[in-house]
Amino acid sequence: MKSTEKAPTRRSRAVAAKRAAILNAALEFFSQYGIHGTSLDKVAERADISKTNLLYYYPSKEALYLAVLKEILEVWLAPLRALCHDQQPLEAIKQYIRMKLEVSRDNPQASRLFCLEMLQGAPLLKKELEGELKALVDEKAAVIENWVAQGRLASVQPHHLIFMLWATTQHYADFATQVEAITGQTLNDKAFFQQTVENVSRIVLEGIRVR
Amino acid sequence: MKSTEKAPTRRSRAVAAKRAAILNAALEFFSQYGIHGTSLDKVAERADISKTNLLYYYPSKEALYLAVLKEILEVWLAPLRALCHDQQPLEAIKQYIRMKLEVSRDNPQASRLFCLEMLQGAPLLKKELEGELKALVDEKAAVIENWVAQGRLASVQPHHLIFMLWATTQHYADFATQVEAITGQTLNDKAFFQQTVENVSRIVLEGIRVR
DNA sequence: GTCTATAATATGATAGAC
DNA sequence: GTCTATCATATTATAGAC
Repeated sequence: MKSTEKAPTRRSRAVAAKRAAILNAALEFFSQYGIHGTSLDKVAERADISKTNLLYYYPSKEALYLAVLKEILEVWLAPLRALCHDQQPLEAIKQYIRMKLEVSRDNPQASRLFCLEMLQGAPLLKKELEGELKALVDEKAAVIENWVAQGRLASVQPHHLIFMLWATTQHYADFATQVEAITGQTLNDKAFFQQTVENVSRIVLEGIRVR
Repeated sequence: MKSTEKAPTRRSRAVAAKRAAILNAALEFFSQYGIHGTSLDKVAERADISKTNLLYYYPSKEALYLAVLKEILEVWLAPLRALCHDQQPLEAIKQYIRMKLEVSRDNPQASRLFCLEMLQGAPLLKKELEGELKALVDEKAAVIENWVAQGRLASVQPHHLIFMLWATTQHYADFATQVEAITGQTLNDKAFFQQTVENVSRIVLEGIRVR
């Protein structure tokens, strides 16, 4: 009886659910306290299993951390992947801002963990940064550069524009505490979310519109 | 013989130098690995004293961490403090961007530690955020609002503009690893620094210029 | 002020029964 | 797959001599 078949059995479904529960619990703690500030005890407790059992599914703390990182990288990249050369430039960027702010609202932990990893010099993501991410950014930078060359966008260096979009949209997740301390609101307030999309879009779009 | 006098003796100078060395070493580690990822052993070693001796100057790890935080908060806030109502709006903002990028270049660790603390929900800075920082931001937001009301700046909600400035300028410190992975450069490259100032300024200033 | 123990504890990981 | 020990280690902090 091979256990490598693809069809989900009752057991494999249960296993998958457990893995997901662990990853979820882990993200919660890692994204707030980092890998060092998080104990396997707490993660296990949140995932409602024993620590030993957790170590059965993920053989070490670092393995667990890495699994979480891999998972969130895709969430984080999705909005940029959606940026496409056959859109209207300003429309494309506006849509990007909205999508990324949605990530900041719906998945702030992913954003924060990514930020945490970056702050530490991305010891575990460096390869992905220099490989997959760089390739993606180069591709999208070329799209933007083309728009500029065609006179459909003001003259900007694509990288800096991309950084500004990343930074500004992430800020509402990573610095949510500060945003809330100052404005009294969060992206979960519908009006505040809308207001944020509009203000960010307006400044950036006016800033790169051709005139 | 009272030791409370203000005049710096040979001894008090030596003590001050030691405290500074400790704070420096601590910032280095805290800003990269966080409070949990940093051991007093390493800090002491970097400051070139024994761990016991370190604990003589700062009675606990948390006390040390707090001392470091307090110190960097001022560095971080300085550029915003400089923003003044009697400047030309666009000039003022341009100068702010340059100053903050200088902090990101010359003091990236301060920026990173601040970011780290924020990611964790600012457990130790919450009071300052809601008090001192909020007051400062409210004051500067009023300045910006006035410029808008006078028709000297396009219509923006000051808070969102301030967040964008913070986020964009910090990004080059906090995400330096990513910036370098993608562009191959850092703010220490003179040309790249200049390029960054210009690109960020151009987008933002065009974005909020009155027309 | 600085040092040498050393206490006290947290926590990652493994062994081995079931 | 899951559990009960248990090991091994790192690390904060203190006591007390000098």
